[in-house]
Amino acid sequence: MAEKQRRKPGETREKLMSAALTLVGKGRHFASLGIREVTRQAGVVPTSFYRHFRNMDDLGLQLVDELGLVLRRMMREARANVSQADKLIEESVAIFISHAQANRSFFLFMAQGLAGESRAVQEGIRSEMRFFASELANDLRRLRLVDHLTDQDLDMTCDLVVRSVAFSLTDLLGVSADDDYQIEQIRKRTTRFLQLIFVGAAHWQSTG
Amino acid sequence: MAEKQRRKPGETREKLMSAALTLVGKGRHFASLGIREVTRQAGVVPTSFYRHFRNMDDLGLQLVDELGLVLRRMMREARANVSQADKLIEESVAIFISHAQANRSFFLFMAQGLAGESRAVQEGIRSEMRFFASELANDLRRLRLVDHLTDQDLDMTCDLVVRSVAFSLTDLLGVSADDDYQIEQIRKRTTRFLQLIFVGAAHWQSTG
DNA sequence: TATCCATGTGTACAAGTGTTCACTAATGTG
DNA sequence: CACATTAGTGAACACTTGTACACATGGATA
Repeated sequence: MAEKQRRKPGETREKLMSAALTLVGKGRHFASLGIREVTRQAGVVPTSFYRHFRNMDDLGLQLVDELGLVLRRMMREARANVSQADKLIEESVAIFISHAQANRSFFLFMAQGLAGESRAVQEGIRSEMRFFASELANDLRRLRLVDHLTDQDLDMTCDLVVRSVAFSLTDLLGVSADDDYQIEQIRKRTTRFLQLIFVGAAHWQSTG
Repeated sequence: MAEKQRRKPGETREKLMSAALTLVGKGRHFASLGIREVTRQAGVVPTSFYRHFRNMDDLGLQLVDELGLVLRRMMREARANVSQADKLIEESVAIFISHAQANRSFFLFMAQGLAGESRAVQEGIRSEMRFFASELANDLRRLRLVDHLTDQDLDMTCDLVVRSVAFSLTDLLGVSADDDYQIEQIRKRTTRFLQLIFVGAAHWQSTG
């Protein structure tokens, strides 16, 4: 009989969450994961699951919270590293892509969750994206790059930016993690998308 | 014992496909559907499934093909109905939304498939989107609305347009089908997204 | 008319599922 | 130290799952 192993608090919880992410990273869809499957991957007995989560949706929700942390870290790095305004787009996209690579499973989970099974997870991810967009709007306002736009138009622009980047995410996650050529293509394309959007914003005239 | 019921050829096949769509329409994720579940919904014995599909992925692929038909019908209608060039965006968005409403489950399936479990389905949907974008580029070229853009820049623009619309899809499918207010908001927002993109395209200067 | 084949049905089975239960060991608290 | 709480374990349950097999039947074909 296996010895009971006491671990530091929360360790099994984390194991379960990262086990789910691992499976997602292996190409599985979160919606198709089962409790037993996740516990097996985590090297834990099925009953342990219920010590930490009520069901898979619950686990998903808690993953969304952690996703929020990942996104915030990314924003912080972007703010710290972007030097000149004219390279702002290029550098931000580069940072985004490197974070997406470093947290592949997390972003995979996010891309899946957008059209996922759990309404709550869906709403959570959407809410993270809204937050991201509003932070972006704040930054642009502060840098005084968009003085001619109304708040509403700026929000719309940032919303579109975030969506475009999120969509590029699915491109990125579709290619192998070491296919540098493809990744470079995606980086260039995403950059041009954003440039196009900002050219639009620069010439935008609010229709009230 | 139930009588064997001979139906016209392909009827069971269609029943199975629309059963899968029905389940998706009810909020399930395609990746989490099982063969037995689908056959049950279709009112057919599980073994019948194998007469028409090798597995669920196969069924998904065949759904993608039908999705192509739906999209083509939509394009045809858009081309027939868009009268003046200045209303082009508004009217196209409206047509898109009405089609998305009329084929809710289909578009739900498409949104799910983009980050789905089956690489083949994913690729299929992506390919439909590329086709859609290239048709859009052709139309804009023909209407001589974008003479200053290179082919490559036009392709990029159309790609971004299609992506933005696809993303709006997930907004649309997230709200109740009869929540007219929300739907109207989504329609307006999507329209403005596209207007912003086209303003950008109008002032775009190729960087080679 | 005789035959074949595509498509339907029922039965069966081993494997996997979510969840409950009673039990146990480590930890923090008094 | 005694004790309650937390977080681990294994066995058991009633179901569901994918898939294989043998068989039936209607329509097309020869």
